[in-house]
Amino acid sequence: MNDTKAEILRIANELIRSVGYNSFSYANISLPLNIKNAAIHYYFPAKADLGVALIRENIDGFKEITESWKMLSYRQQYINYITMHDYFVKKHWVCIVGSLSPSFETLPEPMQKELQTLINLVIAWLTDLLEKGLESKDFSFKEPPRTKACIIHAALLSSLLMNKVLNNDAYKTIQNGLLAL
Amino acid sequence: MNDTKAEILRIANELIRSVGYNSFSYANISLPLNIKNAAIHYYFPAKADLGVALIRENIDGFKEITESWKMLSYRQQYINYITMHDYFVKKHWVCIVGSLSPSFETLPEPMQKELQTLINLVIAWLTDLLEKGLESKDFSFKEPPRTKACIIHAALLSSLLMNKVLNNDAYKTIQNGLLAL
DNA sequence: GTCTATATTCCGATAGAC
DNA sequence: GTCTATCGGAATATAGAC
Repeated sequence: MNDTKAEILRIANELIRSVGYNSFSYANISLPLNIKNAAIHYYFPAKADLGVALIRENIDGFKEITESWKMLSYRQQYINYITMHDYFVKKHWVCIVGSLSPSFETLPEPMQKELQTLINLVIAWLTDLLEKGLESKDFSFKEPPRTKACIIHAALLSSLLMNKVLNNDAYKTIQNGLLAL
Repeated sequence: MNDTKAEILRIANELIRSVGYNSFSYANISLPLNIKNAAIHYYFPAKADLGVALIRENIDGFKEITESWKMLSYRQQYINYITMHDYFVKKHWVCIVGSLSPSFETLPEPMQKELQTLINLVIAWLTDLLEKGLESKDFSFKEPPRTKACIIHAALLSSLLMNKVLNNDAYKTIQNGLLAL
C-alpha cells in the first residue's frame, strides 16, 4: 500500500472517530494532505469503498492484536481488552462501532455487512475469553458468559461516548468498574 | 402547541432515532406532513432549534416519568427504567443520547449543552436510586452507586445500538443481565 | 400559517488532460 | 498518480407573496 492511500485511511479513521461517517467529506481528507478531493476517488472510487476499507482495517487489527495476546493469562487478555482504547480517550474519539451504529440505516449495504462482522467478531472473542476464564476460576461472575460479554462490550462502547460528551471521569469510572470482574 | 408543530416534533423524533441528526433533512419531515420544507422554518428557524427542542422534550419527559414513579418501590422504579425503551426495540430506534453522542463535535453548541444536561440528569437520577436501594437492601452490588449507574446506563444505551445493527437478542440479553441486580 | 421561488453552499462523483 | 473542470443533486436557509 502506497503512502497516499495509507494517509487517506489514517485521516479517515480519525474523522470517523471524531465526527462520524456521514459528517466528513473528501475535502476534509484532501486538504491536510495537500491534494485535491478528486484525487481520493482514484484510491477509493466511492465513499462507501473507503468506509468498507476502514471497517476491514479494524477487523484485521482486532484479529491481529488478540492473536498476539494468546500467550497471556486470561486476566491479562481481559485487562488488555478493557484498556485497548485508552489512547482514544484524550482525543475524545469513539470506537468505530459506536460511531457507525446510530446511523446504521444510512450506511451503504457493504458497510452494514462489515460492521455486523466486526461486532460479532468482538462479542465471540470476548465470550470465549470469559467462558475459559470462568472455568479456570480466573474470573467470577454469575451471568452466562455471552450475556456478560454483551454487557461489558456495551458498557465499554458507551463509556467512550460519555467521555466525548461529558469530558469527565466517566470512561475511567466505567473502566474501573469493568476491571473489577 | 398547535398540531403542525407537534407533528414536526413527532416525526423529527423518529428520524433522529432511526437515522440520526445529521442524516435527516427538513424534506424528510415536510413530505409525510404534505407541507413544503420551507414551512418548517416558520416553527423552527434553524435545524439547531429543532434539535434543541427535541432534546428538551426528552429532558422534560424523563423528569415527568421518573416523578410519576416516586411512589413505587426502588426495584420497580429500576425495572421501569431498564424497560422504558422496550417500545423502541421493534422499530430499531436508539435513544437520543446514543444517536447524538458520536457526532457531538458536529452539533451546534446549544444542542451540545442540552445533551450534557440530559445525560447528567439521567446519571444523577439513577445514582440516587441505586444509592437508596443499596441502603434499603433492595439492591445488592459491590461497586460505588455512581460507578454502577454509569455502567448500567452505558450498557443499556449500547444495547439499543446492538439491537439496531445486529437485529438479534442482544437487547433482551443485556436487559436481563441488568435486571439481575 | 403556508406558500413559491430562489440563494448559497457543499457534497460525491465523473471526464479527460497531463 | 494527480490534476482541472464540472456535473447533478441535495441541504439549509431567506425573501416575499398570499
